[in-house]
Amino acid sequence: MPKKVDHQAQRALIADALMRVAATRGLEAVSLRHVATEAGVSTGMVQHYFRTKDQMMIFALDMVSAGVQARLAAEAGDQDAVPTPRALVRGLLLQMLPLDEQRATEGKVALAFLSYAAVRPHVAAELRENTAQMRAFFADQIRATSPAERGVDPELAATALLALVDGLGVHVLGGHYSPDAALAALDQYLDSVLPAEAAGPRPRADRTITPPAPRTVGP
Amino acid sequence: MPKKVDHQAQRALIADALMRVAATRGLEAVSLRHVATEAGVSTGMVQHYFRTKDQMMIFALDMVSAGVQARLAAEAGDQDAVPTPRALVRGLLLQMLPLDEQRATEGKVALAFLSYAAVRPHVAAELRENTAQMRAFFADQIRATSPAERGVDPELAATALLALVDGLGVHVLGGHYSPDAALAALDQYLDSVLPAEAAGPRPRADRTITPPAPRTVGP
DNA sequence: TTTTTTACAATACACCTGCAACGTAAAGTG
DNA sequence: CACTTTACGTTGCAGGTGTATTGTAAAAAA
Repeated sequence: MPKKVDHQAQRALIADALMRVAATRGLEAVSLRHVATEAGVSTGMVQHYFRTKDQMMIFALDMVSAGVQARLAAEAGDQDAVPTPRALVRGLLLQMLPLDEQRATEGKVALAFLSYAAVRPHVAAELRENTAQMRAFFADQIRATSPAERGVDPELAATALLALVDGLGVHVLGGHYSPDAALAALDQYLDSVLPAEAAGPRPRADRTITPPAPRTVGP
Repeated sequence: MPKKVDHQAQRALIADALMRVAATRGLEAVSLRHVATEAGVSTGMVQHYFRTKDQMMIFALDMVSAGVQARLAAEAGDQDAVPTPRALVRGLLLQMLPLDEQRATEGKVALAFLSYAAVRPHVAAELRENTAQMRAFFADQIRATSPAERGVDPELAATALLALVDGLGVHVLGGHYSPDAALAALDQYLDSVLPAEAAGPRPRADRTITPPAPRTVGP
């Protein structure tokens, strides 16, 4: 077996270029040639690593969600001060908002893929498990603070929380309001579900998130 | 001036076809020929009414937002029982969720346009006024029920509300959960911002929404 | 009736698309 | 040293794309 190259790295290189194209010119501008040019390689090489355009798209999609999950895991593991669940949740949510240039790019790509998946069921299936896992985690954290005190269902609250963050992100990307406004709205909402400092810190086992390994496509 | 035809009607015919294509095969499948075929007309006719593809897209975008606004206005004017602001808000929000086939279609198109606008600033501007107006309206309604009792800022609450609905809609479209689950999450959230039946009905003047007239493109 | 203006239809064009086929250079294995 | 397998680069092709151009029928205006 000759010329040992890191397939995953090459694919990541291409997928990175794809994301750059998608973020700046939209998903519809993503073509083999544009991506190849952006990556500084030949279209033949792109074809070598992705038999079809759809495979390339799906790989890129996996990469962005893996990236987000990795950031979330880092954020969750970083806070050794073991703050309140609310602070933890807030920290995680902040990672999902387009508060800086990089995350805005990611957000645009994610948004593009969202509508891409809306008419491609098998692509949509890819995204589902991610959100499901995340929702379970957030539900746990919510359970930690407000132990069924009021009539709040943690599952529903987590669902709303994720939807809210996604919605805020979309609106910020659309320029409807500033990231600060989104943050303020989020904080006010958090006040109602995770009341200020109701409960103390929780055992560490409760707040680990394991990012899934990026999917391997080929050999 | 010969052959008097209703330009706006013809354009609507084409835009309808565009939305059907976009909803079933995605925005990237929207081409002059596909749209023309779907509408049962020639590509020449499409070109006659839209000098460029972008004009066609923007017109269609305007049509969906006008449609939504019309439905909202109908919903707002329909309830002559003058229920609580909460019921009114809930009724309006329901119109924005993809709870039936038609609204799911609209939602897919809207989602597609969202990512379309994310990389086209002048298109994004189109969408901004809509949400701004809507946010002001919802803020008013929120003010009506909870008159600054707790530390809830009506503006922020309205922002969150719209973001939440959009996020829920996106997730439902992505098949992440059922419309019922989205509705349950929404209701629980409403409990926290618009407490059950705090205030009575409000004067009618407070709840009128005037849908903007669909934009005229050409002569 | 003649003329002009509109509403379309048909076609042509240059460009882009995904993908397949072919070529070749290099690195590992025997 | 062969020899085979991999990793590309190049080219070509059939089809789709937006748009410009041209043609034509019909209806209003003169």
